[in-house]
Amino acid sequence: MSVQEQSRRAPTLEEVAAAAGVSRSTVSRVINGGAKVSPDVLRLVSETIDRLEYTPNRAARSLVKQQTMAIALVIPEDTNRFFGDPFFASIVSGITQVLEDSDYVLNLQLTSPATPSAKTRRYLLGGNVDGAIVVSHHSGDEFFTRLDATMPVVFGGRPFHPEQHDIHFVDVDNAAGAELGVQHLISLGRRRIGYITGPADMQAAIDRTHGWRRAMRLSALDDSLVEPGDFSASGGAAAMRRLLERAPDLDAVFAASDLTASGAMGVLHDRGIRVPDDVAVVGFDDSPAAVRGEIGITTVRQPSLEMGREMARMLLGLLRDHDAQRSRIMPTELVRRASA
Amino acid sequence: MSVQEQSRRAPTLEEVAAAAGVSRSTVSRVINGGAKVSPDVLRLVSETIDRLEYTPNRAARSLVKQQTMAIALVIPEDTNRFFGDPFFASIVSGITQVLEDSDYVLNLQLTSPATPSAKTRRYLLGGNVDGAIVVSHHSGDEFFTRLDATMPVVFGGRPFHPEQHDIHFVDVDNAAGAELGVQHLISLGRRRIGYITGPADMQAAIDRTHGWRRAMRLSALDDSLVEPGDFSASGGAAAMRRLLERAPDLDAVFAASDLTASGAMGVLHDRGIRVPDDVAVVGFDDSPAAVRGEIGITTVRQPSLEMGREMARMLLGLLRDHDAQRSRIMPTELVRRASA
DNA sequence: CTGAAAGCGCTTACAG
DNA sequence: CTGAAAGCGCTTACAG
Repeated sequence: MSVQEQSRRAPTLEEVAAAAGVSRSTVSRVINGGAKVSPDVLRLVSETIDRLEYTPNRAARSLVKQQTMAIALVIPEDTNRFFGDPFFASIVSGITQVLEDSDYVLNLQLTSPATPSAKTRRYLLGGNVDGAIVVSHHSGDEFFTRLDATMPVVFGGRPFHPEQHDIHFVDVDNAAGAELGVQHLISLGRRRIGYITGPADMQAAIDRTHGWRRAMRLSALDDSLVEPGDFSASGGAAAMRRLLERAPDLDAVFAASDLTASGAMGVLHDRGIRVPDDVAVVGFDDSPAAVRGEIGITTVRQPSLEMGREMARMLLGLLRDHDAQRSRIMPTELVRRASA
Repeated sequence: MSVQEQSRRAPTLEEVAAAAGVSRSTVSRVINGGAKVSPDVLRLVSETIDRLEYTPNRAARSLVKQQTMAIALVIPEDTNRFFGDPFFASIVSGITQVLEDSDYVLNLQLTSPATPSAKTRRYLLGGNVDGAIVVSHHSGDEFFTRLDATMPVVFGGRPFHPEQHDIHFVDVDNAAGAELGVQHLISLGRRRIGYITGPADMQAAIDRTHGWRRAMRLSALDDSLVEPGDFSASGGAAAMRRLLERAPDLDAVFAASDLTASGAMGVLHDRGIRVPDDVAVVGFDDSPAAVRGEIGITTVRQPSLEMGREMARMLLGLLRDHDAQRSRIMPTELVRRASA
């Protein structure tokens, strides 16, 4: 911090008004849209604002407008896991992209999956933000449902509680997507297909399991080869080992995420099992994880960046107009690569 | 947004005072430390606060205290690249861990690597935050140097401009770390060692190149086998191909990041070149990327989580006391795995 | 130990 | 089209 700091003190509205020789009201008017200000006064004031590098004080403005111009990005998830998954990184990227063009600022609220910390609760309930985006919503806590009654909230992924009808979210049809992936495996002639799930407390994971089951049954195949995973690579590896133990003869694996698939493929590689020759693998997401390894992963694509963008757009819409669009289901598609 | 919203309107200090039958001053005092408040009044007011679920209005408090209680987390980097690298994810994790126990809130400022957007500039310079943490500092722009004159700033990684002496940062000794990695390769009997750099505009990358060069020269080895990378997996893969073209006989590669190493190993795998038998590989970071693939990557460890924590602690210190610790260099160590 | 009053920097009816 | 005034919800000297 340098010595000039004092002199750098941000100018106030008052000072701009004095410098321009007008009242505070007038300066305020030109800042807030220039409504009903004569052209020359407008020009004069604008110049003064630029010259003084004036920026309205956020707190003062918030106080009178009863708006914080801040949005909370709530991530009820272990940080490393969250950001370790490129799928979520893309979503955050999309969110920030559209917020960049708005006047809103994004507050990062990382909190434990189960119950949000007291600090986060107070913060969110204390009127510190105008709205919230909640990504990766686990079940277990009613907090976010309660939050939704307090301010506009958009969820990334359909929330767990089905009874909630007025909830806003952006998602894909996870069941249909999973079906797509499994069908691809079946169309390849695979019959002994294992499945590695996502976390049991996330709706997306549950829906994918439904899709897997439906696809298997439609083809009259055994749908019992299921092992729990958690969307992570290490979880995928562990599940793969269990699958191999149960069914050394399996010829394909469908994984609930690309990270899961990559972990599973590591195990396959270690055992000298060839992909896709011996075991074909399909993942879910089409995140960078799908192309990071030696073998490109065939996967069910979610438009993650666009989903993030849509979440932000939806919240902005709600902030502007309470009756904005309710929710949005985006399309999935199969992306073929080397693994299946 | 439900109908109860109106009734949910957050109570004000005034209302708490009325409910407790005391003045606003008194309520304010119990909130701000309970200084000089009689025991029974303190109890009464505290109960009222709890009952009404009162939380001080942030804007109002900011306005009078001339503090925002917000910290900017500035990431001048492509989001996907940034969060796609688990090393950075760990740093963010560490930062949020420490901030969780403070009264500060974290504002996410994702901005382009070269010149921060006008919005970000205005935001940071407009007195909207009390301090900033800048991670992944490229060269090219004087903005952050200027920012440092305005408020306390902590950099993740030693900034590019060496003339800046009063800068606060957390880093490792990148040159020494790189030397460690290369020496390991040499001790394994490798002689024809390639090197894949990081981005040329990041100080950490430059320092690692110095370390690599020093180690090679100390052993009188050819230090010309260098190809530029960018810390990403795909950049590592491309550089690996070039390296192989230039020197089909190389027996080791040192990569400036684990992600880079993983990309390089993918190419090696595709060509049927065995790791570590034919080519040994050492990475840098010890991020989850090092253990994600089929072959565990031997790497130079940076304590990323702890670095993030230290960055937050340092900024908190600066916010409390302007003469806090200047900078902190954390230790690196070699972590042996399968790749070398 | 407690309250009345001023003031933080804005916006917005209200007059003119 | 423009200015004076009130008020957003707090904190903090200042009296008592």
